[in-house]
Amino acid sequence: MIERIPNLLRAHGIKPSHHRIKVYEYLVEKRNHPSVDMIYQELVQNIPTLSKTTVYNILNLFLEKGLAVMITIDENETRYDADTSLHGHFRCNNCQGIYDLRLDPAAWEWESLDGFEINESHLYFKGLCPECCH
Amino acid sequence: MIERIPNLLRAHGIKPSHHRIKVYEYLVEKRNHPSVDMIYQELVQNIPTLSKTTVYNILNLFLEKGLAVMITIDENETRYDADTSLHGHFRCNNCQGIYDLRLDPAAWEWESLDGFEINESHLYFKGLCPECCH
DNA sequence: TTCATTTTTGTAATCATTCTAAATTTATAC
DNA sequence: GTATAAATTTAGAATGATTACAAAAATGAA
Repeated sequence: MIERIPNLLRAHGIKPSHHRIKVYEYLVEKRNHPSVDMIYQELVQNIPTLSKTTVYNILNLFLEKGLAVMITIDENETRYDADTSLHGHFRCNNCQGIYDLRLDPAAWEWESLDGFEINESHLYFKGLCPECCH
Repeated sequence: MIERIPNLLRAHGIKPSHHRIKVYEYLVEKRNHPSVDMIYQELVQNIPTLSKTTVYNILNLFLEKGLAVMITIDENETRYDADTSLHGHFRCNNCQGIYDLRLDPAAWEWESLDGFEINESHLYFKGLCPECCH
């Protein structure tokens, strides 16, 4: 699993440095739609010299190379997701958790988009998750 | 039209001050999903003493009272929309224009959301608009 | 090793948004 | 109408996420 990450990065035109591998590893293992700070706080424990700028640089590189997508469901901080497949998100306003929503691909086909060339699709819901509905 | 805005504000529990009326008027007349700065730059021409903080205050009040919704389709700035009905948005990465997408209400019914209580729904697409596809 | 390139780092700069307290305006009571 | 209280607006400072930048460190090739 982990030994495949360097090849995956290379396949996307990214030289697999130690930091880049660790950031990608975080994304795929946690699957928690983290902010830059969440990634930084975790990785800095094992890489004491890590700079937050590096995390920004790496994530921007991932976005550019199509290895991750940006999620703007939180108004303050950008979140990131290594799952680049077409899916939606739900954020609970109580526990702040972010859930993946697997939706029928047919649901993403909108007739009113004729003539538009779509590069990104974002579907977000906010409210209360089942646990927080009590 | 315009003389109805005070009543609409009152109906949402908002005292219709001059500034609030002007901000709401901007939203419904332009329908351009503006940022705070866009609203400010326009209104300050007729209200020279206008403060940008006031525009922020008024928009946050509108959000709270359900008179407008927040659109996070732009990564840098929050956009606002006085159309609070269920609809999607498209942002052209070339001309930066934001389009409304009227979608079949049935398309918003997602079976995988059982148990979730939805308060907000956001659907965004990014890419090239028909004009910018050449 | 040496040199060139890439990656990482720390700090400063930027910029949207919020905080705060004072000033102004509006509404109310007398 | 004046005085007082409450609501609104204002200006400037503070916050906080993100980017810019230039130096330092690491990597790779000859």
